[in-house]
Amino acid sequence: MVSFEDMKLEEGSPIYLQIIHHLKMGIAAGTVQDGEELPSRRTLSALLGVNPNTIQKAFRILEEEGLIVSHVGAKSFVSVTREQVQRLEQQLPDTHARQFIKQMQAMGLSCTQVVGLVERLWKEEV
Amino acid sequence: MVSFEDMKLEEGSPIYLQIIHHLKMGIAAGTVQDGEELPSRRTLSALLGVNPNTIQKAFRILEEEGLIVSHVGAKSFVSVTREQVQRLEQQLPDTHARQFIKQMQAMGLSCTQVVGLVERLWKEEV
Amino acid sequence: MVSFEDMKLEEGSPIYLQIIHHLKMGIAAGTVQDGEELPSRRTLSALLGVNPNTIQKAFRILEEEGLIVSHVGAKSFVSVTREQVQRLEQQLPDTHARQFIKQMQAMGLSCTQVVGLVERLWKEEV
Amino acid sequence: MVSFEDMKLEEGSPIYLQIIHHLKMGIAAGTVQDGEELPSRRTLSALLGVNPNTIQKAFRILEEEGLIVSHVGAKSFVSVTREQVQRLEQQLPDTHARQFIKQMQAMGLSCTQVVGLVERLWKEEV
DNA sequence: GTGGTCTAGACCACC
DNA sequence: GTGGTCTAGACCACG
Repeated sequence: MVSFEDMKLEEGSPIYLQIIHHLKMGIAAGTVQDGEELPSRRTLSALLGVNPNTIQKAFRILEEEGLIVSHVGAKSFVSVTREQVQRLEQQLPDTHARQFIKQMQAMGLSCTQVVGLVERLWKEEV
Repeated sequence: MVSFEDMKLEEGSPIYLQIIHHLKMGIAAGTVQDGEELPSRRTLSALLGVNPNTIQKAFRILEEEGLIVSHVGAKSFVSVTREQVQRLEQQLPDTHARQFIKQMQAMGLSCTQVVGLVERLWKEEV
Repeated sequence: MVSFEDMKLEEGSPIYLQIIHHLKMGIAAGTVQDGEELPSRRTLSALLGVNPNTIQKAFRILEEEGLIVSHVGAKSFVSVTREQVQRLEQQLPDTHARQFIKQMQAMGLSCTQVVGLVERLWKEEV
Repeated sequence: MVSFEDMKLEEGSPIYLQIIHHLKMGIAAGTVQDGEELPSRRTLSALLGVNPNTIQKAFRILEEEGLIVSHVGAKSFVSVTREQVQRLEQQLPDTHARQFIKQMQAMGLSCTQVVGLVERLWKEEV
């Protein structure tokens, strides 16, 4: 069963995106495996304290992206091929890194400065 | 006069936030100095091709944050203390870096992996 | 539900400020409680006969001041701590009174004269 | 010569209105007499550090209200009849008091409460 | 349904 | 000329 218990809702980005993101992260990190069962919409809605429609929206998008399968009246499951996993493993960090690099460059920082910054802050963020 | 000519509007985030971000970046990068004059609402709206009210919104928020000053009937100016500049210089990259590190950690990457990733992608993002 | 039905729009000061003032007064007077629901932007705009954006502006400022909370897709609510209520209860009359006293002193009136004036005019302003 | 040296510009109300108000207050308080000379626009503009046009606007309105006289190339003088003085002495406090009372009533305060408040704060505002 | 953003354009007060 | 307010209405993201 995919766990959402360690997920903390943050404000600033849409809840349904956070849910999607959380699952993708889990897949990329290998903590979520193909075929694993997802909590029901109702259960998850109660756990996170959000509107069931929000869960529904996240699940719908995940299904459209082909990362989960769900049928009416039945449970939902993670359904990813090896290629999808690999793509997430690579694409996800890549996308974030590119965006991050852009921001750093806009503020006039050099590559070495940024690397130093990352290494310095890495320990604090455990 | 603060320049907005090299600013390209992107879609995905509100225009007024992009304008705010652009100025903060400039201050953090040192290309925008305290006391510098800002283009008028009308001028900037024409330059960027957006509605004057959108500029107005960005400027209002910047004034509420104490980074610019504006009075009716008079021009607007950048108004930042040394502390504000230092805070932006440090806080802006810091905040982004921390957020970035969190994401990388959530995907199970190590510090060295991330540093390698950043160094590899840095050259592509010129 | 916070009531705005007894609110009469006056001219001379911006509408959005009047709305803000009205709510603060209500909180200070105790007729508006923490957690109370606010009318929606559309509802209130129809009730007062002003543009929804004007309501929006008032609500945005109130949220920035931490007196109400609002999330997209959800209703807005009053959200004040005891300290905020106490501050409003005391600060609001205090600020107005100090300003009033300054004016009276600038015109050379004595305290007893002013008290007499207030007592005389109080009955007329029902 | 009418003194404007003890006048402190406040933000929140238009400068030209503050200038007008300052003179009216002086007349009502008796510190400004009929026939007294006014500082030149240029002098006053330098003293207060505001745009000469702003002074000009204040003086024009005061002249339209018949409280001062000024001719091109000549000095300006206060010019008030006894009736005008009496009207100011009475009307000015009255108007302010009425407005003040309205605000206090909107916050649910009683007459005695307000009188107490005024008496308490009066000493602090020296 | 909700609130948030944006456009188009008017009017005002102010300097 | 400047910035500030307001209207009218569209569109979007969110729950």
